[in-house]
Amino acid sequence: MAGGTKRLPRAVREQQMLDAAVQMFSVNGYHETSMDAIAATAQISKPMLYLYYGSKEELFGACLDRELRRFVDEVRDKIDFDEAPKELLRNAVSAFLRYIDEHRASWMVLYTQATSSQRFAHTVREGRERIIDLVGRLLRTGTRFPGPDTDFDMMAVALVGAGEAVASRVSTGDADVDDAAQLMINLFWLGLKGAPSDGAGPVPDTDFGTGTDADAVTRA
Amino acid sequence: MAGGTKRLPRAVREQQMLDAAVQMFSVNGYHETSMDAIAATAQISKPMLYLYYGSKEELFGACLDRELRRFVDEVRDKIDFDEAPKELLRNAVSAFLRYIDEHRASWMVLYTQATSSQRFAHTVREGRERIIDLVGRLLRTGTRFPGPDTDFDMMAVALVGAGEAVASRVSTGDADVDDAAQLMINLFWLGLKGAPSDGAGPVPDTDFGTGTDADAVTRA
Amino acid sequence: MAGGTKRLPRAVREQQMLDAAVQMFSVNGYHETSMDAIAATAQISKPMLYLYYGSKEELFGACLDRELRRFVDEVRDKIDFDEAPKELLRNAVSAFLRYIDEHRASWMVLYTQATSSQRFAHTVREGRERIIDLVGRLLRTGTRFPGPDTDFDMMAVALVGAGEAVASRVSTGDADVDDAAQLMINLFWLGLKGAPSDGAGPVPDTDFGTGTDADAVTRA
Amino acid sequence: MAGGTKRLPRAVREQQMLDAAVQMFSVNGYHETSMDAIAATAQISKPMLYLYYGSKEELFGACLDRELRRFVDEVRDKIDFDEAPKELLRNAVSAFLRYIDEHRASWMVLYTQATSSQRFAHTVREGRERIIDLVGRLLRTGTRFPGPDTDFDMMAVALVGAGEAVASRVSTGDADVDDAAQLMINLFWLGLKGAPSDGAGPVPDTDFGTGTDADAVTRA
DNA sequence: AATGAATGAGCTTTCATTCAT
DNA sequence: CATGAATGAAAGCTCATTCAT
Repeated sequence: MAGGTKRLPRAVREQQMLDAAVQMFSVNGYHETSMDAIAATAQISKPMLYLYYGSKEELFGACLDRELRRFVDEVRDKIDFDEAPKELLRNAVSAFLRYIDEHRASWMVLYTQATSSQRFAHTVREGRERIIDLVGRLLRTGTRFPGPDTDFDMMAVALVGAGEAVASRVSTGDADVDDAAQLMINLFWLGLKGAPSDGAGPVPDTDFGTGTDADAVTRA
Repeated sequence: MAGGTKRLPRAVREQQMLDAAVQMFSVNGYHETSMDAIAATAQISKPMLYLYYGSKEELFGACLDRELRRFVDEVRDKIDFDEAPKELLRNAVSAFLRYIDEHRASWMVLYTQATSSQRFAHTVREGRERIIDLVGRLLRTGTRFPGPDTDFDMMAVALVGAGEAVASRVSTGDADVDDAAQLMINLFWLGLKGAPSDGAGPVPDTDFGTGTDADAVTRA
Repeated sequence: MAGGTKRLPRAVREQQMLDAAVQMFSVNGYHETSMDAIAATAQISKPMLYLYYGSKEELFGACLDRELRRFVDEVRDKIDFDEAPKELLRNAVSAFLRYIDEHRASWMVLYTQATSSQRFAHTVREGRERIIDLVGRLLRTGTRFPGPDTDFDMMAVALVGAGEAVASRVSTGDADVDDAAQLMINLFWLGLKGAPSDGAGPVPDTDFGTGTDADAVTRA
Repeated sequence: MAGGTKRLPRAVREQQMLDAAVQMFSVNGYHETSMDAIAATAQISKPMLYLYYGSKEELFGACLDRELRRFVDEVRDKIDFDEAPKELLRNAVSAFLRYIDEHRASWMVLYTQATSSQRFAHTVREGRERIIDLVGRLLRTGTRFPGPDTDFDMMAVALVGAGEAVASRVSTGDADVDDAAQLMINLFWLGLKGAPSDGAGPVPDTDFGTGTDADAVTRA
């Protein structure tokens, strides 16, 4: 009737389905979303969903993957690794939060959903791990003379946690993107100095001005 | 059969049920846990669950309440509000992470579950909000020379986010409690200082290549 | 607390229970009424209900019996078998409909409930049968020279059906008692003449004036 | 297994289901019939029932609708509105009772069920109301010399009630269709006459001892 | 005499998933 | 390629009923 029986190229169909799936999952959550509902929203039949994605779980995984990729891509596109480190950091944080702000519905919620369902905690954890890694390397690279005790990895964990919390605030509209960005940038600086606070021990110097290998950020 | 058919007073049964429920919810998540499974674990019949808690949702809520209360109680008991701020902070953070460490199975996972269940996001958010509030006040009180624009509330959000992330690391056994505590304490001090411009103290000098724009930390 | 643990004589308790049961059954229907609800309304514990009445079914049966008895008793009390037949009929019909009118909640609804649940169709059918019998005898008695084909029993069935229908109208408040009574009385007269309408055949005379054995009405 | 696993068009399955549902509801009553039982009888799976009818209640409603429609259709088909009133009446009553007789299992019981289920009393009441209306109009039209106070509507209620009672007798096999029809026709004629005062016709003379107060029949 | 505690059994409903066309 | 038709399996919840005290 409404022209739903069109013969579309695979790629288009896939996006159509993922769009519908992302929308439904985001709005109603993983468990509360039925395959029926997704099929209806995508205006295709259920068997198609199964043909393309095999199972609800895999479908959700595909959603997660696509959204994650988009997220990473957009953030990466918004930053210029040739800029001064200061600007780079500012831009990265800004791009990150801006993305969150602009994709409230899809990303953050999907992300939250994934976190809870053991089945996807895996995926999310991996993604987060990569970011933590990246931040860790950033910290390591940015600190000129790291003290032997400085636990950059843990600091990265903390900073990413802080970032998520702030991002969540942004995604609910309870925080201004620019304010949040500024605060995160400040925190990063503090993190760079995150040596043991007991005054003793070697206090590392920090510097973003040297020839930092900025690409490390997106490698791995 | 299994010896659970005794006639127990209400209070006892309640705990028995909550124990089972917390365990199952923690291990398998909210949706993946059936009332049947909980009843079996608690060695009682399903109607009892409904008689005592009314619905699965309410049962989960009761779990959340009890665990949250226990958590708060234990942390509060471990700290002495008459101590010096430095000690107080150390003890609070330590108690917090230690509790997480000792109750890996139950608390953190339950907490994660609740966060993403829409139905309980409410409860969790409220709890977190109260902690953020508290941290915010702590920051305000503890900062010697606050900049006029310092957004203590947002900083509190970030710190609590960092704390959750670190705690999560602890709960999975991937981080040492003491290291984590130390790091969080450092972060708190840094956050407390707000402006590291006073040069003294455990906070190392920073250099981002340009002239140190230390005030940026509390602008935003 | 509220003094519910009184030690009451059996008879009182029984009425208390039946009152509650009748009320609940009437308002909510048999299936929609739970033993819990009845116990709560009666302000006694469920085991008491079972002790006194054995099962929900029996309890409902007891309700039916009591209400039926009350109904019959009151109607019988309202009529005087020594009156002239004309008055007798008028009074009987009147008493019947008046009772219905005054006990809308309890009787008619209970009666309707019973009709549907095979378990009690039995009881109701029996009760109705007795009334039909009675009406049949009344017809037979009132007709001086009954034709051989006159099916008084069937006519009684019809008249009782009409009575129920009219009573139902009264019980919902959609019909005035007196109007309804008058109409039923008229119908009875017509019924008394209910011989085959094909003009041929012996047309029976009717008479209520002779020494009618009025007591037959309530015998059997 | 039983050969019911074919892929059938919607319409066919719908009837198959309704057949099974009507049968089960009629035999066991609404509450005593489980969806499982209906599905088993229809030799399909339970989800189909829900897919097609949404809920048990709606399924019952559908049964009621179909059976009612069939009933009305068949009766209407059996009568010819151009016939003489006398014949028309005879045929209508006859068709009505004949239908009841031939569909004992399905209709009458279903009807009884519906009457007492509160949820469907509505539907039944409406249907009955329409019949009463019709009968009322019939009486009004057919009565040659209506008394001014004649309450045709109430008379219709009574006649329909009588009809239901007689029909019930027929449906249980306790009454012969033709006898029942004859009696109902007689009653109708009596009702139609309203006032038997014209002495002529199939209506026998009446004597209640006092001077015949024939007008009383239509007073009230 | 009276009850709080407990349960077996069953019901309606939903969902992910797969044939047969 | 695409889908309407169909289902196995399970989940949440309720109820009549009974012990143990």
